[in-house]
Amino acid sequence: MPPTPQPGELDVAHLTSVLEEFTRMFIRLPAVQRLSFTTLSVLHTLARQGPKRLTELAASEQVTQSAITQMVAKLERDGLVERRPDPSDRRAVLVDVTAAGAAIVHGRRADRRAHLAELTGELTPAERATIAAALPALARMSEVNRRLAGEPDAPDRRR
Amino acid sequence: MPPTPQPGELDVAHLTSVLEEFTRMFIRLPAVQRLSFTTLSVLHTLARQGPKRLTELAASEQVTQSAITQMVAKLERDGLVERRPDPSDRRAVLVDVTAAGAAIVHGRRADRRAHLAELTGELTPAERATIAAALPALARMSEVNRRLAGEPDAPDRRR
DNA sequence: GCAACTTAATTAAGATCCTTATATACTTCT
DNA sequence: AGAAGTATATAAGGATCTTAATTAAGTTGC
Repeated sequence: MPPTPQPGELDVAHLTSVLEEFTRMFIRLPAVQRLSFTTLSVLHTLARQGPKRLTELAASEQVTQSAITQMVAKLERDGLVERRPDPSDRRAVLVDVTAAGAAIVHGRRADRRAHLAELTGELTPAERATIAAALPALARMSEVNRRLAGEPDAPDRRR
Repeated sequence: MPPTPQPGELDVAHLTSVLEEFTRMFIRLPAVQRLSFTTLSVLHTLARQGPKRLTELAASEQVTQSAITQMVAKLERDGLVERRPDPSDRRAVLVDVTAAGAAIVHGRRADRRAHLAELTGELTPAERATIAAALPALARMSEVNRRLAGEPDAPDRRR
């Protein structure tokens, strides 16, 4: 039984519910390209975190290594990622997005930004200010999450 | 080129980036059951919004009606949803979650809530207060989103 | 230095999930 | 009533994922 929050305290259950809705909103938008959900997620991960090994990608996307191998082969054929040998370990392969792959990620983000701008446009200036005030704390939360998940600290290497 | 926000104004690009990270966080957690991503999403939609027709589900999940028919057949075999004829239209079928299906959705939400509680636990009380203050505005945003998407207004019929 | 073990990626075969195309039953319109 | 439209189901094929087995490179222990 989750504790009932005190007035003025943060209601985590409500926060969960609201963030779930944003999750659905963000997942629905991507029906852009002829790319599967996992494929888009891989491009996104690479654009955010830079080159990765296949095993790292498999872990972060929660699919098998075999699936990543096949997916990366297809993405390479499509010119969206490139593979190069890892100089520190000749068994390994480093995968990175190409300019074309990054363009897809940026386009998707622009769509999401435009959609959120439309939504925030319906708010009052005071409501927007409360979100602006909460943004650093929300960013800190995902920073903590990355640390707990053992992910690299660079949230956004682009630009 | 997105406008550079004034100090004190809401930085929509930053909000987008932070919400994208929460999206990834929420999607990663679900590796719980032997259920596909779309299947979990259907259960979630039904638990939130109540019984729906197959065509409505197809639209909201952005897959073909054929895919929904097949998926619901499987979910029914597994005892996670039930189908009944729509009294107002004998062509149509209404699908709803069973208690077992709802239990899966609630379990996933509990996992997310616990994870968020862990993250907010690392914040200062002042940081948590800024998020609590922003929560009504964030909820309003997803309410506006539902309106724009033509979805029913009941965000949460459970409990 | 080399055998045994571990790790990284690939390949092959099969299962699952999703698509297009078509069929069937019911509803609505005229 | 008949024509057109709507809701679901079925069939066949394609894309994507899984497990299992293979190759190659790195690591460990003697």
